[in-house]
Amino acid sequence: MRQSKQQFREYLVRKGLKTTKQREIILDAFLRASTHPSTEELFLKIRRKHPTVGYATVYRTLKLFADCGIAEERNFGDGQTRYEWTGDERHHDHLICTRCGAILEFEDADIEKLQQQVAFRHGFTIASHRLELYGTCRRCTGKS
Amino acid sequence: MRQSKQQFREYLVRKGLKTTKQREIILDAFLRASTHPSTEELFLKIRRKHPTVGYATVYRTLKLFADCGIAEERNFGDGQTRYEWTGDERHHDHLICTRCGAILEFEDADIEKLQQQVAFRHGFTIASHRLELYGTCRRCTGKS
DNA sequence: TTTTAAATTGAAATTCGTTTTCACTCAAAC
DNA sequence: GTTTGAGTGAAAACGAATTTCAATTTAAAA
Repeated sequence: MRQSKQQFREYLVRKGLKTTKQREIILDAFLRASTHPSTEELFLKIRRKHPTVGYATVYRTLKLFADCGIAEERNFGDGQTRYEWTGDERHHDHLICTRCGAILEFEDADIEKLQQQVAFRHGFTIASHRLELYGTCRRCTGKS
Repeated sequence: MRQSKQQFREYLVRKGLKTTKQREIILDAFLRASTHPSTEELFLKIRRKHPTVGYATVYRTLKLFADCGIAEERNFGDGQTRYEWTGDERHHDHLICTRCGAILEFEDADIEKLQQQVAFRHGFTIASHRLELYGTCRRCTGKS
């Protein structure tokens, strides 16, 4: 987290951009968010404490986070772009509940091993991958 | 292809829906498309021969294709929903070469099994998944 | 510290793909 | 043929993403 803040600061300097109160507020809120917030979710969360920060600023700042590498844009098919903090360097995949929108992270070494094998069989060298499992979570499965 | 047409016909009957000229035109065009067309692309393509078919009808009909299982909605991050013919084959995943753009399809039962196990451990019921491996293909790995 | 140029901001407007509405048409069951 | 309800196209509505613009703020220069 401290690392990400530093990285963002350096990016701003490198690009000749400015440090502003809003950017600090948004960065703090983003790093504090445990989930994968969409622009709107983060905006609403921030608004509680800082009612003057506008949606457009949150939107633009999240783009900056993605540009400088401390966040990644993700699209889980609910029609909203979500931002995931990359600082936590360990790769993980996602379980997404299509009923309630819950997102769980997981990692599975065996699956990764099999992916390597598949790639090897096809002569590929894997640089990265994306695995998303869509379905219903425990709570939603119970309901009709 | 003949299979898909049959499948769509049966779906219409089962749901009490009707066979119309437009639906036949759109299905033909979709099956003839080699790419993964977006609604708009398919609409434009169809319009050349059949200027009276409306965008909304193409849109609705593609949804029907997805519902009945002969197509799948896909989102490759270009802001447009694309429809992929599922053919008569089973689900497959993708190996994508980030150097030359080549796309290989593969399926791996073991990986799918492990996915089920992961989901089970988290109380999830999987409806679908998406797995994409990004890297360099055999040919590109050789080059500098 | 004051000045100044350029970046930043919030609110509103705009864009763009998706989805729905509605009056009219058509398929197919009778 | 008549009837009934699904289907259609055009246009409107929708929602998230993006841009515009006048006013504000930053930070470097004076």
